[in-house]
Amino acid sequence: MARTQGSHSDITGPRIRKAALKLFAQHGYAAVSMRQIAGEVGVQAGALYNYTPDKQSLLFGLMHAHMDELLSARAALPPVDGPLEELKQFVGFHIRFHLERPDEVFIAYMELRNLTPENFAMIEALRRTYEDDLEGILREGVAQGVFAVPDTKIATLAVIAMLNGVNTWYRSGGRLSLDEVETIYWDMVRKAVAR
Amino acid sequence: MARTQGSHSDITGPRIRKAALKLFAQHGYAAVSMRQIAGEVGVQAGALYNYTPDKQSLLFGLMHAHMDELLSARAALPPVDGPLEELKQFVGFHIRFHLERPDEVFIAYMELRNLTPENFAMIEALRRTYEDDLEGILREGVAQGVFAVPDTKIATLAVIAMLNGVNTWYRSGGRLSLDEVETIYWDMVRKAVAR
DNA sequence: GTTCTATTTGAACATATGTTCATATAACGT
DNA sequence: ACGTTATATGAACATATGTTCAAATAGAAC
Repeated sequence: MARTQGSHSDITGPRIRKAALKLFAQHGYAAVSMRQIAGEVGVQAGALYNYTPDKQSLLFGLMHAHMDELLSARAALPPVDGPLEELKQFVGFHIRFHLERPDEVFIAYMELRNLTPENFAMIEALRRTYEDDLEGILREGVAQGVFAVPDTKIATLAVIAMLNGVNTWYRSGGRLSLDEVETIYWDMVRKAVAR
Repeated sequence: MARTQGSHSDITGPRIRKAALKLFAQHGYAAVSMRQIAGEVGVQAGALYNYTPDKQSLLFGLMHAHMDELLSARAALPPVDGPLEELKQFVGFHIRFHLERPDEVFIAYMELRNLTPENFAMIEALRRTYEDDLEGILREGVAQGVFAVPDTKIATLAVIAMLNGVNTWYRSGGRLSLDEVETIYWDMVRKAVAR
């Protein structure tokens, strides 16, 4: 056998990325073999190399796509008025965006060390852009006197770390609705940076 | 050659655990081979099996020892008066304990998925004990009316996530001293749970 | 100094790894 | 219908993996 019936790069390509995403998130990049990914797709390992030059690029592609989506989704938010409203919007956006993509988020935070140095630098720069965005809000709020944080850089990282924590426990259909989670976290974030 | 000069289990054992800890933290459990660990110690791979039945037990042993230390160090803290003081003590303890053991902490949070189900359950139970400790403080504070959080369980996880974030950026000798870090985080935590 | 035990070597085993490539078949354009 | 291109197979390659074990030497006990 060779080319199979119904085979098409528009179909196989996404399926490979999807399978890789799922398996990387589940077992970790290093613990997943190309043959496992191929098996999940229902294809031989060799076929993967029509879609990625190597395993590393497969990982990098997933992480890069995720960060791109994050930044463009954030950029597409409607403008709101004042640091307090901006922070509230950020909290809601962050929680929802990340809860919708648990596997991508997991990989983006856990597999950084498995990137080559060049690839790591690119992903890190994108993440930094996102963080700077939040820090800008906090700084503006401090300047206007509506926030009081001893150090905006640290507060930025603290808020993001706190929000990322949601992904470790939230399960849709659980005790709390998304709206409730958003409210609870907004309450804590708001108070943490309040004057 | 066979047994080497100066070889002693009291020396080799700790060196193996230390090497495994460092390498697991650096590259991840799955990405590190027994030969790499042996190489770091200056020994052949076969020698490792005098100290661990297998690779999995090596990982589990490191995580288990870490959690044990965490819980006993926490239990050894002097008693303080009232939820506010208890929370402050917890924040300071958590930050310092974790900053002193970056590799152990990293592994304990990143390699959970590489544990067998039984081992995972044991580590998870220990972590749960620690979390429950903090939740007890928050609940007591809410009962006494000194804290106001919508949900003590979530607040617990949020606080711990926030505090864990310190390990991702703090470098000793950097811009901030340990005391300053402690003060900054205590300020944010205190306000986040305040009424 | 001899016996006993602790510790390490080094080779071996079976299997798994990422990647390449000649070959074959399906889909597409004319 | 036919030639071209796209997509897959399946075998092969060199190397790496976790683990075992007989043999060898060092340290400890007497």
